Amino acid sequence: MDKPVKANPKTPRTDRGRRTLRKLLDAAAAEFGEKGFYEASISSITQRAGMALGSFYTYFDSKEALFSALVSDMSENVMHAARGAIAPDMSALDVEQAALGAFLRFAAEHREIYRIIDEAEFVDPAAYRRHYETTAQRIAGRLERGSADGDMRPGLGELHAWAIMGMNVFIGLRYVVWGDGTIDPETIAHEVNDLIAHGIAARDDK
Amino acid sequence: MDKPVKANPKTPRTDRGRRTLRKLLDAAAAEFGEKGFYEASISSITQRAGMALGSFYTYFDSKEALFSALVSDMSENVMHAARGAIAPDMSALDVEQAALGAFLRFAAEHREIYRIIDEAEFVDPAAYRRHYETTAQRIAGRLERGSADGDMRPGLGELHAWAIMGMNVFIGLRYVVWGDGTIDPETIAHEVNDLIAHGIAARDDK
Amino acid sequence: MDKPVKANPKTPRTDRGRRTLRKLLDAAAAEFGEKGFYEASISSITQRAGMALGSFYTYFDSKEALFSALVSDMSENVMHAARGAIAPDMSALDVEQAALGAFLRFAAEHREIYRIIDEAEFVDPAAYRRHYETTAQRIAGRLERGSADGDMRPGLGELHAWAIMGMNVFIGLRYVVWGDGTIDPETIAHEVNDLIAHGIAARDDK
Amino acid sequence: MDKPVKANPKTPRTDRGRRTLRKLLDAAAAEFGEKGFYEASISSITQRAGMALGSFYTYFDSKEALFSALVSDMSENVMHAARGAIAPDMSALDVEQAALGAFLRFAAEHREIYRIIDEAEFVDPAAYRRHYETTAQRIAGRLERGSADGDMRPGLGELHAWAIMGMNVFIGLRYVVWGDGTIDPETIAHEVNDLIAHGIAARDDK
DNA sequence: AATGAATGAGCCTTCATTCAT
DNA sequence: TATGAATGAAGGCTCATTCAT
Repeated sequence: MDKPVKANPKTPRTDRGRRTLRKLLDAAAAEFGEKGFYEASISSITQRAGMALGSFYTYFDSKEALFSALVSDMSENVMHAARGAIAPDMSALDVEQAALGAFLRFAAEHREIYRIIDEAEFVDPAAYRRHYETTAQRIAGRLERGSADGDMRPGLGELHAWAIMGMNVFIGLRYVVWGDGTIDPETIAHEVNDLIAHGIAARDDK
Repeated sequence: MDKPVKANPKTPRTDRGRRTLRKLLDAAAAEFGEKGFYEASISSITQRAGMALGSFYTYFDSKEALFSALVSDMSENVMHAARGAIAPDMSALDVEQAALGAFLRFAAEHREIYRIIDEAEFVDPAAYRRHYETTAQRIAGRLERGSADGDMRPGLGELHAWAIMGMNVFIGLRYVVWGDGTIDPETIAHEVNDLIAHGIAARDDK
Repeated sequence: MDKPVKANPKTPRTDRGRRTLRKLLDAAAAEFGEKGFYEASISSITQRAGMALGSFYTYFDSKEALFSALVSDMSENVMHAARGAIAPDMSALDVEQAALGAFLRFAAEHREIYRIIDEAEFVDPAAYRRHYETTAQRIAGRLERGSADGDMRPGLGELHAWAIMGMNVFIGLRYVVWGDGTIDPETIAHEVNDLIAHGIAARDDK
Repeated sequence: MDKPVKANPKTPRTDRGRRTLRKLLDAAAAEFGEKGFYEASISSITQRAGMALGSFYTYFDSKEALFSALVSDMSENVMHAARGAIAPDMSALDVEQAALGAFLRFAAEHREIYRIIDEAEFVDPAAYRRHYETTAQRIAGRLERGSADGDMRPGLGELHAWAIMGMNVFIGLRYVVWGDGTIDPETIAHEVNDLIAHGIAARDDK
């Protein structure tokens, strides 16, 4: 949550303005994370941010606009985190494991992300869809490369990407957001990766 | 959506009352499915149901109560559908495939289910959690049985259950709720099952 | 202000409702008359009417809707008053005098009418225009009949109607709304009628 | 709109300041004319004028102050236009016709005048009243002179002045502001003057 | 003089819930 | 049971005005 926000109709021109905007976004992330979009109030957000109610509208046109900005922000940040965990020399399967690990670590740091992205389904459906479709495309791209490289079996594509994304999301929900924090992301990622790699059928090849 | 609803503080005594209650629940499912909990209004729901606003409180104590009743209803219905698809003589892997197929078919019939369960995260978090934990337990139980029977590899448990549940949910989202309806549930279930069974690693055993 | 109001999107079904609606309209006429549309507040109107704020929206969709209803109401009422003053056996000129007298008396009773109709120019321009165009048409009709009957000179029409309407309106503003009430409507109407009838040129026919 | 504005609490000292003030007034005339006082916003006015919001308060103490300045400005300008059309050797009736013609031409050039003066009734009632009372006094003075000169019949005064003013205003509304511009001011003024001069009664002296 | 940011009172509107019949 | 009306708290948003630079 420390990269600049873009694509906002009301870009602050002064430094002071940019600082205020950041305070607003941080406060909003906390508020939406705790209360959800509908139970959150602009007034409470500006209070958290330590500014007057009206100041909000210097930076956003509406509660929805703020929320959308936040969703884009978070969406980009997770993807960025995942990509940052990938090294060029990893095997395709290791890449998946690293990406999952990075995602879980990100979620542990930013627990609001689940509620915020989930609520986008209702508040900004297009952004919701975009988030998952983009993520799936990234995964699909990696799978196709894995197939091509021979690290993964042939024929992988979108469907497998969605399946893996679903696994990752639910694993994060269960073990990070709802978990007690005792299981560390790497261990989980490792276990899940084994499932992804070999499945659960009995292995008669032993 | 045609089984009786229970666990209601205000159980209608007459037949007419029961019919009214049903109309209310159907109207609510539609309304919540379309608009989400917060954008939905009691007034609109009663209008859909063809009754007066005030009548609502003869059947439910609050908007939340109605929503919770609906979530329980749906939660039970999906699980019931999944269970109904399982035959005693199926192999453990076939059971998973059948369960997924049943789930996808159910979702195709009741597209509201995604939005309603998803929104429970905000409106009735306990029910949300209960829904997924119960579902996961069911799957985990089957996996353990599969391990024991030798159909599946040993050591399967909760983590794998959550992973599989996540896959199923996201596959349903992508190919049923957002899909154009051209891919049929069985085909999808079959493909996904292959992933679950054998994973995506290159198979050198061939 | 004691005839039923029609053409309202939310027609009350009970007697109690109809009484409430009337109280609302009376309160609104007073409030708008005193403060004007923009300085008036729904909250103040409902207070005057002795009801809760929210009750307003049982009867009107918006502040604008209430205002428009009021404008239509008043517009009809003045025209009705004017028409009521006309007897079939009057000469065309006497008709004009009677109509003006009736208008002035109406304005004396309902001083809000000026501010309400005037403000319609900004709040509901279509209603504003409709009011004056309808009124002008009525007058024009009478003038044409007067021309035909030989009581008035030939060639009278819309332009003369607008001129006469303007006179009437401004005379009412000056001597009724701003007046101290010492000059009675009939006297004024008589004097104005003389102007209408014979103009102000020096009369060499004497 | 090109004479200096006076009676302003904050008279600019520099030339640049005077130019800014003029831009502000022109922008305000346009904005108030289009949207009316209450729907207009300082921010929109300063935008039109190409300056920053805060700069407004260098020139006016409040939105009301600006509006009042504008009303005075326009009020003076119309009267000035009317007076400018009068030649010393005209007959009293010709004077009225010339004045009306000038007024109509002015209104055609400055259509905002109607909305601005009309809205003064709500925003600055004193200015509204002053405008019409002053105008009426001017007319009354001319009528009295006309009576004295023998061009007009005796006994003319305030009442006739208001009546004539009302005619002029409504004729301008109908044929200039709402008109399609096809009828030229002079023709209208001529027709109206005939009404003023001889009235509408049947003329048996013919 | 000029500017962009900040302020906060105020108001319309919604709607879950309660009431009276 | 059913219904139409009534309630009032709550919240989003506007915008004139003030501040700091």
